This record gives sequence, structure tokens and C-alpha cells, in this order.
Amino acid sequence: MEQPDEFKKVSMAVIKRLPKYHQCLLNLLKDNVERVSSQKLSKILGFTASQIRQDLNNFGEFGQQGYGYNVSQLYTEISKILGLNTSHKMVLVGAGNLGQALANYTGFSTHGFNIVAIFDSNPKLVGRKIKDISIYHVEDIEYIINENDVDIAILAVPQDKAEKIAIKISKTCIRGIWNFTPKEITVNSDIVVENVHLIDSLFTLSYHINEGKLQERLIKQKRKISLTHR
Amino acid sequence: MEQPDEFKKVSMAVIKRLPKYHQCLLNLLKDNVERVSSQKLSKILGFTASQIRQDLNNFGEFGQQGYGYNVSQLYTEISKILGLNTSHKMVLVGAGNLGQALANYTGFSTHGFNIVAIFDSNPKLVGRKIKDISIYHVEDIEYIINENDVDIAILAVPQDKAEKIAIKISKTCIRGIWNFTPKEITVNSDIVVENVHLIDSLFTLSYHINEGKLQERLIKQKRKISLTHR
DNA sequence: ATATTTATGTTAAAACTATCACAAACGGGG
DNA sequence: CCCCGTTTGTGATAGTTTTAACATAAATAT
Repeated sequence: MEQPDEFKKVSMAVIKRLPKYHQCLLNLLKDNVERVSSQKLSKILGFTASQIRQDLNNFGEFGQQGYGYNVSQLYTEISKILGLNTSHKMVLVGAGNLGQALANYTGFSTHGFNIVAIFDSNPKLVGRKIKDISIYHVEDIEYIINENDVDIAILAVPQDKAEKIAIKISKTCIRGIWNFTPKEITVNSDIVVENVHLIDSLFTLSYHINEGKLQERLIKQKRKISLTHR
Repeated sequence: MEQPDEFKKVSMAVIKRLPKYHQCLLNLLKDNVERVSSQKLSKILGFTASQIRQDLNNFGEFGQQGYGYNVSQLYTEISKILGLNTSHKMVLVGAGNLGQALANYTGFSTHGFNIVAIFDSNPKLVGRKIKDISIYHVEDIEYIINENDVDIAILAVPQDKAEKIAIKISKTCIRGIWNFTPKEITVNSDIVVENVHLIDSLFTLSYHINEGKLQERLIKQKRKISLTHR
């Protein structure tokens, strides 16, 4: 069960913070800041300085006592950790509303994530282009992914088609699926799935809005005498 | 520091799982399943049965020994907890690509979240409609929000405009902001902010894809002798 | 009726995360 | 060259979340 120290798994909590460090360091870099302490990062990010030091130490000793961290160096390191030093080829599956919005969004390509092909089952869309990227029919997806050595598939299809396409994709060289469908995707292979469940996010917001009213209800609830069913 | 038991705060981890319970129970309801045990839910959701029982117990005693949970009743309870028993009025700020995609998406309205107005600063868009919802100029936003008793503002504007609009909005009757801009939003009042940071999500995916290669790098890194700066 | 099975709510333990605290190391000024 | 202030990396500590275990109670079978 015990793993050698060097392979100690980095916790999910840490991983989720990495993009924040990346973003923050990029901003500092743009402002020509040369060095930064965990203290300063703490102020900007709202995490404790201690946590920042521990987070970074999961990946190496990037800092220096009495000096702090070199912004440029740390930025480079975190970029490497996140796999941002190499560019990534993506395909977009589903050219509906959401799909089109994602295709039109340029923010990803500035970080080296480029959509190289779009797929849809609607014959009216096939053959068209969005931002110079051709839309192909889904039946060609396996071939095109393998041929172009694509990394990531963005899933923006209707819910009921998600499973079928995920299975198709899992037989290609794809490494990760960025899933925008509400469906929970399970692929047997070692493909990574990252979910963007908008409804969950909206419901969480709704919960917090509702929280005040809830408190009153809770008290009553807890005092309630359990009733027999039927 | 100690709070009375009844007001014990529900942890974020639990809250994030509530939408999953909601979704799952809706599916069971559709399949006319009358009762369900934590065991069965565990199979479907992939959480442990123990966790499910503990999660639900944060809000009340909804189950019955030897019987389990009544699907319909539990669904209703969780809906109430999430604030889904009443409908919510939303405004969409920003009718760009992402904004249009969100406006066209019908999934929210089936859960009682309705967009009642759209705002943009582009005069070419103002006056048009998306799915029968009018696009107004942003300068009218405060008036329209208050007049219509709007709950939630969806922020889908360019990054640099996010802060300004957030401040505007915070002076209205709005209760929550659903933030799709990469910017971290801070409003002083008791408005709830829920972030959808797509780039973070993509980077997390990239991290996991990159994880294998990283392991090798890590070992070297840890053995590296620290060098002096400059 | 009664026994057996099912399955909850809850307490206790384990696992995981975040924070604290400090020795060790470096930079910079005299 | 040495001292002093700074700031890291890390081991100890505190806090949170998850999992396990079980007493208790209802449902079902006999």
C-alpha cells in the first residue's frame, strides 16, 4: 500500500489550485515582477502562505530562503507541470449552440490548445467552417483523430449521444475528454475525463441563495418525529 | 466558536454532491422506482453508502430503517434544499458567443431558471431578440433587474468589463452572480458568486494527461541540488 | 406472532488537508 | 567578512472529510 516517497500522489485539492498559481504568475510576469514570496502570493490569491509553500513543494524546491521565488522560473515550472509547455490538438464534437461558442472562443488557443476539427451529425453543418475549422461528419471521427494525433476531445453533443461517442473516441489515440454534457462518462481505458456540469454549478449557486431560508426549515426538520411509511 | 448543533454549517463538499443526488433521484422517479437504499444509490453514484447517509442527515431524517428512502419524497426534499421548488428569474449580461450559447440553451428553464432579459453594450445587438428574449443596453440593467425582481445575473462579458458590471449589479436586488469570466469577482455585499472557470478546468485536464510524463521529471527534480540565484 | 432480513442514523476511527512554527539558508548592508 | 532581516522547506499540529462499525427500528417472511 505504502508508496515510495517520490511517487506520493498529489492531492486533488492541490491540483485544482495549480491553474490559479499559473494565472497569478502570468500576471506578475506581465508586470515585470522579478521575484515573489509566498507571503505576497498569499495576499494576491487568498490562500495561506504556508499552503502555497506546501503546494509547490509537491513538485520540487523552486524557491530560495531569503529570496522567495523567481517569477519567470516558477511560471515555467508550473506550466510544465500542467503540460502547457507543449501545444495540444483538440477536436470539438457537436456544433450546436455550446459547440459553436467554444469553437469561437479564442482564449484556449492563446495557451496552446487548438481545435483542429469539428464534428457533427447534422448534414447541414457538415462541410461548413467555423473560424476556418472544418466541420466533418461524426462517422469520420476515429480516422481524423488518429491521423492528426489529437490529444483532447471536447464533448458538446446532446446528452443521449454522449455515451456512444465516448466509446468511439476511447478506441483512438485521444488522451482526455472534456465533457460538457450532463452525462457522467465512464471509459474503461486510461483516458482522463474532466466534467463541466453547468447545471450542478447553477444548482450550487441556487443552494447558496436559498441558504438563509433553509436554516429555519432545518430546525423544524430536525425536531420532526419520524413517520412510518405507507 | 462552537455553534449550536442545529446551525452547524454544511460543508462545501456535501453541497457539491447535492445536484448529483437530485439528478439521480429524478432518473429513478422517471423509471417509477418507489424506494431506494443508500446501498443502491451508492452503486449508481459511486459514493459510499455511508457518505450518502451522512450527507442526507445534514438536512434531516428522510429515511426509514428497513425501508430506505422514498424516492419521490427525497427528491422533493432535495429540490427544496437546492431552492428548486420556486422558479428563478435570471438576466444574461453579454451576448457574445458564450452568452448566445447560454441564451439558446433550454436546459435551465426546465428546472425553473428563466432568462428574462439580455444585456450588451454593442448597439448592433441591442433591440434584437434571442429566443424571444430582448437584448437591452447595459446601462438599463439596474432598472430592469429591480423592476422584474431578478434573482441571478449570468456574467458572460469580456474579462475587463466584469468588475465594473459586478459593481453595478451589486446595487440591485440580485442575490447571486454566475460568473463565466476568468476574473475572480469580489462583491462586498451578501451576493453569492459561483464561478465557471473553463480555463482552470481545461488545465486540470491537461495536468492529468501530462501526469505520466511528470512522474519521471519529479524524481530528478527532487534530487536536484538547489542553485543560488543570479 | 415471531424471527429474520434490511437498512437507517450515529458514533468512532481513519484518511486527508490546511495551518502553525521554526531551523536552516540565502541576500544585502555595513 | 560578518551580522541581520527575510523567507523557504518541513515536521508537528489542528481541522475537515470520508469510511467503517454498530445499535436500533421497520419490513417481510414463516
